[in-house]
Amino acid sequence: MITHNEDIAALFDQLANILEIEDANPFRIRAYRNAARTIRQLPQELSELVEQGADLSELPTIGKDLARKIVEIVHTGNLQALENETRNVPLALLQLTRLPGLGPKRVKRLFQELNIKSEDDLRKAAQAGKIHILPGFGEQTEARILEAIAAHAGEEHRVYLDVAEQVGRRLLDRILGMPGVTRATIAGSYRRRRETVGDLDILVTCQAGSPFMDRFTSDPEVLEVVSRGTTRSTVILHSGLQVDLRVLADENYGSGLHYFTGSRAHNIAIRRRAIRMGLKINEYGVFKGEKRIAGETEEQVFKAVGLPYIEPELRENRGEIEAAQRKALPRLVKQDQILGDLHCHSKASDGHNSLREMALAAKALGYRYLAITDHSSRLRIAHGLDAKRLARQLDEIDRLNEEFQGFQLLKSSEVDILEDGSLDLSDDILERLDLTVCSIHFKFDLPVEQQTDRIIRAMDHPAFNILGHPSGRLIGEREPIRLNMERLMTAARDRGCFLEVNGQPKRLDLTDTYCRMAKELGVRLALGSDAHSTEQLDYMHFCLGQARRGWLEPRDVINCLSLTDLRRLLKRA
DNA sequence: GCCGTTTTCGGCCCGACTGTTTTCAGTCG
Repeated sequence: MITHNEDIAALFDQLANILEIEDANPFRIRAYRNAARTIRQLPQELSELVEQGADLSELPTIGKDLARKIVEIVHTGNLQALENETRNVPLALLQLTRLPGLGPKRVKRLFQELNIKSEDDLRKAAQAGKIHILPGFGEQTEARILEAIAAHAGEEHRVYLDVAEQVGRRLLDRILGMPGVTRATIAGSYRRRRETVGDLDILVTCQAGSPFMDRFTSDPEVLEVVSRGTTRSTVILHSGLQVDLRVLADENYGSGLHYFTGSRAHNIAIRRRAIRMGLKINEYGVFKGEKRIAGETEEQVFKAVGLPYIEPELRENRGEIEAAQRKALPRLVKQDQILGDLHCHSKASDGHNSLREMALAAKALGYRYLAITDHSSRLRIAHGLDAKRLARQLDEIDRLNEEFQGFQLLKSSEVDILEDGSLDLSDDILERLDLTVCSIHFKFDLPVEQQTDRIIRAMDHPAFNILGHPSGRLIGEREPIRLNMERLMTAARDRGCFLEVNGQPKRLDLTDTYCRMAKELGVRLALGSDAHSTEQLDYMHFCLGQARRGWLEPRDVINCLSLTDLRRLLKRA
């Protein structure tokens, strides 16, 4: 059996959670959590590193002990230390700490005093009125527990970026319209462009003494107020999205934004750096003793700890602070450097707009080119085009291109990669195309090396340019296909092929960590909205976010090239 | 349990809100 990084990280998280219930040294607990986070962000599999005999303690947050434990997990599939702990604390208890208001201390008390081990036990005890008589609990806590269980409040609930953006922008508009408000920004993982959003963190600055919090918590968009203070509130919107709102004075905007943007790991690292320099950082500013030396802007905060500005997408404590220190931060690719979109559909296959409508919309966005990549015929469900229909589309593109000034439609196709690695179009029609996006839409479950071989065989075809949505995952719906990504990327680089970063909010494929791996391996990437309508051309900014999280610069992205340079690159020598 | 521009030992980010309490522990972000 193969042990994946996620399995190892999950075991460390479980151990951390159990140790927390057992009231162990909080810093030891943090060490396990830090390690789990490191492991989840690794692009390569630890099982491979173990096989190669690599020294795992060279990884950040992994010391001698954790390196040994990782080897143990890879070899046995188990972690003895975790098994030892579960003799005292049943694993099921961990589920209970997910309920709001129930942390390790209270869960432990419930277990010891009432032998409560599951959500079911907890519900029965609460209904029987046994909870509120325990020390540290009360009537309200008991009622809240029942509510939380009924509302399935402990379940993970993350939303796609497009949904978060829609809900967030609408709410932001309302907040900006409230009296006394000077500024409002969505911070948190949304600002860092993480691939999904668990809640919206909104920072508001307003004039002193304004009754903003009353206005906000009584807004019709708000379904429920979870907590409410003078500077901080948590609410649930009708859409089900949780909003954490923080109010500060205008002069605290920079330090507040930095604090509220996170990530937590980045903030901790920055604050530790500040301590070493004899400073203290909180949301109100950077302090030297009693004296406040920065806080109005984020630039000031970074400068106070001797660093240049770090873009939000980089703030994950994945080396950005060290890079900033060395003045080696990437100059991240920006929207206005994207000269065209390399993946979209028209109504010839499963899109909603005509070629002309797609072209005009792309031109209006300032693009120089747009590749029309309707499906090939293997994908029947999407009305894929056979050679005959595609040939007619290519003729139409020729006619349309004569109308445009400074803009071109590129002749293309999203070609299915068949099970044996051949392409779903004949060579004579492939030769007429400017480029191809080649994708897998079936046989997702092949073994890892077989799936990798399939794609590399496809890349051997001289018409292969871009591997579309490489992992095929659908966030929350379908797992990624199993690939040897390092071998695949190396093969792509050696053949002059590219990998896509797909902008559909459910795909975001490649992920940020694989973008970064591609950059390190020297493979260039193609950003594609995969738009199925003119409006969805805007999805470009979603894949741009992942690209930026993956440290990509304009030179790493082929659609930053002029049309002439791009055409040259697409002709594989 | 990790880590080192003070350190191989002694630190480890920081503050707000709630509920149950009479001064704070627990939880959360």
